[in-house]
Amino acid sequence: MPAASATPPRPEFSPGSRIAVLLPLPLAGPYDYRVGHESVAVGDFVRVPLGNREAVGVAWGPGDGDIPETRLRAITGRMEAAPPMPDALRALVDWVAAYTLAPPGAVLKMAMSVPAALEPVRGPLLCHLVEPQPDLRSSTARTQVLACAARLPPLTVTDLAREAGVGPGVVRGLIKAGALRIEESGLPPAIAEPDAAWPGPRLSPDQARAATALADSLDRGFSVTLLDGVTGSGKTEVYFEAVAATLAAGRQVLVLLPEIALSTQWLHRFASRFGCPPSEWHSELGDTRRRDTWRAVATGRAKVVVGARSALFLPFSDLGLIIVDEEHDGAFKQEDGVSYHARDMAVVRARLGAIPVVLASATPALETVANVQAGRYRKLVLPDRHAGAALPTIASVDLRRNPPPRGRWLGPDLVAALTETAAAGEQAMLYLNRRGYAPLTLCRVCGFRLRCPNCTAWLVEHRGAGRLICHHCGYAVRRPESCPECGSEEGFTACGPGVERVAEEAALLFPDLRQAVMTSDTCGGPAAAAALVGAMAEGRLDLLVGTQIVAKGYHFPRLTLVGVIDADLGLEGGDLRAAERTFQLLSQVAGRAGRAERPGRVLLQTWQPEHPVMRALVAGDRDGFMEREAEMRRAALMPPFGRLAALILSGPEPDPLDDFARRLGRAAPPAAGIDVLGPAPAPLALLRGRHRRRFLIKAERGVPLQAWLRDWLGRVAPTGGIRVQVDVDPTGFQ
DNA sequence: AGCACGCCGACT
DNA sequence: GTCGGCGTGCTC
Repeated sequence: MPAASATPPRPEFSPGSRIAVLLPLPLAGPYDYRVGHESVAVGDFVRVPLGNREAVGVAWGPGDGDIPETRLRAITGRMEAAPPMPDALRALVDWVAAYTLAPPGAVLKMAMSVPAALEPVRGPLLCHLVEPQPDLRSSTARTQVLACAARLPPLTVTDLAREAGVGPGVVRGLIKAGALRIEESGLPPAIAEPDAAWPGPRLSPDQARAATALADSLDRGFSVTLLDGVTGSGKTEVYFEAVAATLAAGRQVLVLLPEIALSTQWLHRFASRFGCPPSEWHSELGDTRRRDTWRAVATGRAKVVVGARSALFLPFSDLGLIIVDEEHDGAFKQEDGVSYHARDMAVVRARLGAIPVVLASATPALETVANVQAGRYRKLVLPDRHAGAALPTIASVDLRRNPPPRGRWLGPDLVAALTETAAAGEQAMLYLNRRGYAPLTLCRVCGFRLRCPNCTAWLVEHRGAGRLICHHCGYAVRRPESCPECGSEEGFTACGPGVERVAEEAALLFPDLRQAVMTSDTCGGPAAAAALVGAMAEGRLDLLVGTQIVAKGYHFPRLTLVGVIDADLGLEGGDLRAAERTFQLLSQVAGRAGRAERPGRVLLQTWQPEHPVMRALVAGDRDGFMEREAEMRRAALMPPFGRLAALILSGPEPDPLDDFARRLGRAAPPAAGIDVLGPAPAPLALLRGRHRRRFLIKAERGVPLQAWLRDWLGRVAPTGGIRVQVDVDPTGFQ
């Protein structure tokens, strides 16, 4: 491990000295403690007294001395079993805290998400055979168990009983009688090691060229490479070569995916390239897997981790490469708690660790494109689809000229295309980025709209679940019998389509097609998603109707038609990135079509075929579109050519909140290059029962935005349950 | 994040 | 007269 031995020794603090300890709590900064009887080094996980309880934190550096010596309390002890937090991770915690204005302890909490992993390894309790007991009462069951224990490696009580074909009571009896000894294994569970030399697929000349170019950057410290390849060009295989090279050098790899829980196809590709699956990291992991994986990452036994954005805060002992796949994806932005963009923080992590990072996408974010143009990032291009497949043809369907019948959503052109595809025995996909049956329900008599009591939002009908649901807070009710406003019992009308409604229409028009709906509602867990994806990939389905999760990198060889029900959907609202995001999402969906021999086609139903997004998609002019987007942002000094921060104020009552917002607005220190817009009602003026107001802060590049924000927010303290949330580089409309 | 302190309604 | 609701504030 050359990299590990090259790192400077961590500063040590001897007994009695003052040391700063960062606690995983939202405090303003580290707390000072006195080192106890045992020396402590920076990075050590330590137990400290806090109030009347004990907390675990990380030794962060020398104490700052703000608190008098008399108030200092002594560190209780070190967490002996846990390797110290690596320097690069500590630096990342500080960096993210400074950048996002989050309390450092709140960021540390993300890096200490598995407290149990710091405790000594408690391996499974295994039964060991003791030398024969002369006075042991024997029985057939006991003989069976002892024979198994002699023949097999030490097993748990349950396993040994099962192997011997007896009840666990027999095994326990033998333990009590002293014929078996129970002992903690003390060994962490084994982890399969990906094999860099495992025979991989043959790369196309383009892929091989990109892989070679990528390999050049691997040994040279920090670098950022954009791997820019059209959908289906085989970017994954290219960066797998970089993964292989990093593994061969004995270092760890982190792959960030936007939604790991749904990425079974990716895991299969990895396993067929490296002989075994990687370690996974995401929110649906169980406690045990979580703890084992965290430890395996910290001790360097886990070589490749594929994870969601939170994997960025794992304690890699020797990270050598980071890949951010689908780097444009909005799922990398965390909005709640510490708000950070995992793609950007991955670049920071790479710089702090002096390692390369690869950003892969068919539709790179404007930020990334701008960084390439500024010469900060390198770009490698895969211009063509893999294995001779052609890109799909994309056409827009003008809904003004050729609308669907009233109350229907599939226009005549799309119906005709579906008919042809079905006749050819090929698969089709219908895409609508809206869950449920209908986004709005109103009273037939008075037009009253059913809305969420806790949020500024309509209740969305989910006919399958028999409920009306708020997509923001989860509030759910049965469809009411009578109108809450006029009391009429005439019933309600569903307005507009959701995927369920589109699926209903498709089933009516094409009763013979085997169809399924894929949304986060229908595939709650990874298993359900994998089942649907498998059914589609193997041709057991003819038609898949879905929301944006169907757009995520899947490979369905028999899919030749993609129909977009409402291509304009994402363009509503005054969002800065609406056009860019719509272009990316629709490109991604379109990219599902025609990935094998048969050519694919895409129909975009739109009310505004002349919109730049539709034109660019139809013309296949991504770069032109991005250039025009960049022009507009540059002219408005918007990101990435200017900087933005959002301040969300929330509180239980609107009036005190407005009052506080005005006071805060007046307290904004004037500064050159900084504009404060607001306060205004936030896009969701009521969310989960809390009222929300928003400031937007627009700053020129090079202005010390964080320092200014810190100064401003330090001038007025919120009261009465009001909270202030800072979002530097906001991406959505929140 | 916990946990204590502190000030106003229904109980033995 | 107390037990207890959770609002505010502190923890080196």
